[in-house]
Amino acid sequence: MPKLADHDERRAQIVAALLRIAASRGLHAASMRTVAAEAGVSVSTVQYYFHTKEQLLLAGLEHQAEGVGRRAAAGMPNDAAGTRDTVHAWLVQFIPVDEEQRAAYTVFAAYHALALTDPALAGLSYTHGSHQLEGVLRDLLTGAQRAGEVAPDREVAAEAGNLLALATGLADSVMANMRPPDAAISLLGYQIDRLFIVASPSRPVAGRP
Amino acid sequence: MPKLADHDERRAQIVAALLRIAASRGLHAASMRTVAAEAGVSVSTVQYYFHTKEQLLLAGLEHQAEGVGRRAAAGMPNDAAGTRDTVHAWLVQFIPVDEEQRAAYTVFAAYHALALTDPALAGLSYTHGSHQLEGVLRDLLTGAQRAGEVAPDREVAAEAGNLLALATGLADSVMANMRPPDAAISLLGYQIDRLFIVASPSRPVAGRP
DNA sequence: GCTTTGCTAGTACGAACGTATTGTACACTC
DNA sequence: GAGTGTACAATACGTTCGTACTAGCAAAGC
Repeated sequence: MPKLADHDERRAQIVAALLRIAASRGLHAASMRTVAAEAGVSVSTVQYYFHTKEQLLLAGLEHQAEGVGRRAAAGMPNDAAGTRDTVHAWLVQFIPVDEEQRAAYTVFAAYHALALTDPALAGLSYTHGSHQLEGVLRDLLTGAQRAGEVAPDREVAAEAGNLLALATGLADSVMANMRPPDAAISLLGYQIDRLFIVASPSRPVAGRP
Repeated sequence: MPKLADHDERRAQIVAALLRIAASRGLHAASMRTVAAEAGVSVSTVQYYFHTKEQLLLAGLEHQAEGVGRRAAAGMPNDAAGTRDTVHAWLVQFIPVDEEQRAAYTVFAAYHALALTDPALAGLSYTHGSHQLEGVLRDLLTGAQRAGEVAPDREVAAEAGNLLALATGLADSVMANMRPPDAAISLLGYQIDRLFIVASPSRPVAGRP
């Protein structure tokens, strides 16, 4: 009966337009009209696929969270490079170095701020993705500890949580123009070197590497 | 000639209303009308003291930044308690444990997100406060290293930057309902124990302390 | 071939937004 | 005591918001 329209594709197209606006002009600039214009459709079409604006925003957050989850699983580059470098490379993913990562951070920050006051967003468990991330890192560190790369008196659960929180905080500082991305990466490397026994005891940091 | 009105007081009153709304209902809910109603004045009064909404928002951010700066300077509780505990207590300030700190974090997060896309906010150097914070912490660690409480091969600049970023990231995780505040405080303590030589090598962490 | 149904566009409505304009009451100088 | 300028209030204007409503168009079932 229909005129054959791929619902998933249309929804993805509209959500992409929403996130594009949120990243460039801010989430507050993403109205039904601006999203429709960005997606190249009419306002009615947006209304048709997402009944209300709230549902559109929720779909945008879901899409963003899915991206994080995908990064968590597939973000393991090459285990052959040694655990220390694997951990470093994995955590560097969270430092916004290019425009794409900056855009992703911007969108997430907007949703994060909105969730603090909006009851509809607050109820959503976007914590799940972060716990998943921490689990991946913890498993990685557990393996490293068993292999003797991490001192046995280290508590891997605490180290994993702190490393992820450190990466988050460093990402914040980069986005706040507090330090350039490479400085954040150096600081991350410093901390990981402290954790891994095999690290050279002192390598230059804090300035340009 | 005037009817005697303390401009600074009136401005402070209105800014307080703005921040109260931003913390409870979100910065997007802070319109000229809602702020005026919250402050108990008319819209014209808000217009009178802050010509445009942009200037009102900027004043709100300034007030918030001043609070951080005040915290940085006066936040040194008791040096007699030992450097390790001083550092810990100072950093715990950034973990939102009570409603007041949660409110402050909420407002800051909203401004942070807004600054990422709004050119008027982005130009403002609210980085200055963070650099000040890092300087305070660095001085503290330098003293501790000279006193032999921190191993001489530690780079205090990197440690200070990482500790502050860690506290920020942990605060993020608490506000995202990823972990309770006391878990974040425990993680912070774990990291500081790793930095200070005098720390007992293993104390329980990650669960309730 | 007509009807039914999925999809898209156009438009209207009430509310809220930021801001400009106008008016008024009071404290001060002269 | 008249005049001046500050401090505030009331109101109006034009825009944009989310959403509801209506119509038209193409494909599928009979």
